[in-house]
Amino acid sequence: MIKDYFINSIEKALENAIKDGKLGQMTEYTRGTLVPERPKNADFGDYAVNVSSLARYARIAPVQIANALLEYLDKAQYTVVGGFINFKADKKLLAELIEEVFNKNKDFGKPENVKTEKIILEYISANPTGPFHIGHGRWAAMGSVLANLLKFYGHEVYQEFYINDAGSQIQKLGKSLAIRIRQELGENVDFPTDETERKNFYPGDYLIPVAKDFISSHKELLAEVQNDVSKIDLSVLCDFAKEYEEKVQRELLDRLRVKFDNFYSELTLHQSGKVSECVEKLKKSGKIYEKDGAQWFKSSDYGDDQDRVIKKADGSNTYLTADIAYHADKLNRGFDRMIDIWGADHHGYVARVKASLEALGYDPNKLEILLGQLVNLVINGNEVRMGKRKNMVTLEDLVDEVGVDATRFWMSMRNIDTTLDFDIELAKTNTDENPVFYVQYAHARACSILRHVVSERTNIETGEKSPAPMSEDELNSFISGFKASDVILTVETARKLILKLEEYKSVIKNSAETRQIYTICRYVQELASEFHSFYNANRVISDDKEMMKARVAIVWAVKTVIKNALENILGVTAPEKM
RNA sequence: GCGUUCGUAGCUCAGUUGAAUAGAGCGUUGCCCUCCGAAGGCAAAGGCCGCGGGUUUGAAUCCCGCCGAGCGCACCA
Repeated sequence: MIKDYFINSIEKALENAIKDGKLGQMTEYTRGTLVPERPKNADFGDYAVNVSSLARYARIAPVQIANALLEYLDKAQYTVVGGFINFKADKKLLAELIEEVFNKNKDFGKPENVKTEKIILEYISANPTGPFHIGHGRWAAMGSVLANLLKFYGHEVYQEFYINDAGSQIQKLGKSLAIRIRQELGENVDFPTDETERKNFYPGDYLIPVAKDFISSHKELLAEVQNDVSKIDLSVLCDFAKEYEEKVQRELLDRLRVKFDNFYSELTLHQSGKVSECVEKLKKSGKIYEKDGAQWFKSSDYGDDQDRVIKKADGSNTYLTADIAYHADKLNRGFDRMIDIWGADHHGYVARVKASLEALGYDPNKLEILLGQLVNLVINGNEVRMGKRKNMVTLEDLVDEVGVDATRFWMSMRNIDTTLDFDIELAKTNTDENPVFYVQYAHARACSILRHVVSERTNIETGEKSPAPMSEDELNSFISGFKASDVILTVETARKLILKLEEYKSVIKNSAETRQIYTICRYVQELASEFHSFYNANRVISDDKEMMKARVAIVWAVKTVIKNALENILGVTAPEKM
């Protein structure tokens, strides 16, 4: 609103100046070329625009352009320094922003007039062969925050988890469970010690409770085979372990407030015939050839660096084949756009999946893959590499230690392109360093002030009681019927705070369009910081009722925006007391 | 070797399509509670923006080369 007012004024001035021939050789201007920015130094003003980029068209110096434009602007609000035109909003504009926050409330910051799409967002998509590790936590947090953000933006978002429940790893799981069951039954067996053989098993402890559960729920079957586990059909063990692990995973997702619309089983994809259909379709496209007994997809024709096997010599499909069918199926379900969150260790797959979509006649640009760098665990100052099955620290352990709020916030607060160092000791012992507490504290503080406004006062020295500065009814009707003209804003710190509130709108828009959710985390920290400054500089409750009302309005607006960002976007609680 | 993501303050990281004195948090040092939550605020110190070229009126940002780190490079998933 303030920003819009500013840029509109500038652009109008620009058009009039061109018409009057005051801008040298410049004959036209396309709206949107000049981008308003927040000056680094607040002394310059609230917003600024740099006109240097027009110099090449006007063929006159940036300073002259700026001064020419100033003739068309309100000199009380605009100043020129070098090639910059600086703007300082008047109090009316600031108060109007507060009014906007109250009017829109939960919808404050929702972009208007934007193109929206029907999006399928796929993330985590782990094997159901064990508990989530810390790395999965990053995709869980990022995915669910991104889903919240895109929905708020206006998109229709469908969240899906692709279960890799087909293929050899499920066999490995079943065989590993067999060993654990035999151990529980008293047999002296163990996993192979040879490293290459050991890779065919999941030797983690987590299958022990699964084995116990299996024994107590399959007494009859075990009696039938006289406790000879080798006589039990492997598929029984595979299914049992798989279902158990899926359940464990989903319970943790619930706890993390990660809500999928659907869990899509790879196995059903095979069973439905969609995978073989896809292979046939690719064959018809003429991009399949045979070599060494296997079927190859000529993905190099579409920019991949080499061709890929689509059907192995033994007749089975590769993982890629199913993934191609899965992505084709997503588009067949009518989505405009597919967004996948993948770990950077899968980046080699981007080209081949896009190639396959193109070969099948789909638009590969509908697939947007967000590659996330991995998570390093830092224990006692030492980095522990998160190899696939070694040094596994489970996500559940982490959540137990630091809580859901901190997990979600920490996993979301870094650019997806940077490796996330998760210092577990620091997260455990020193909660002060958690930015999430800083933000939550600001919210609790705002709530506390608002409680005091409607509470009876007691003089500490005399013990004398005085009525609440405002009654609850008075406060509620003040907020719900708020008019910008009701308040007089006088304080400079309030200016910065209100401008920060306005920034929420552009942060939401940019964050959603670039899929960079960490900017929301940064923003909410900055807003909290501005609020803490404001709090220290200004007493809200005072005998000057007009001033108090103005400040109460600001506190209420800040509380609203922090709560919206935390609860509706980041999925982090906004406590009223801590 | 090829591909890819990085390299900015002691540490962890921001830095929009190039533009005003390169920013924040943590840590360090010094201040600020008779009064709405000090889990806070204010201030200071701390930088060849990995290195070297190039483009530009102007480069942390764009281009090239080099150095260093992570992740890939299966008829595994």
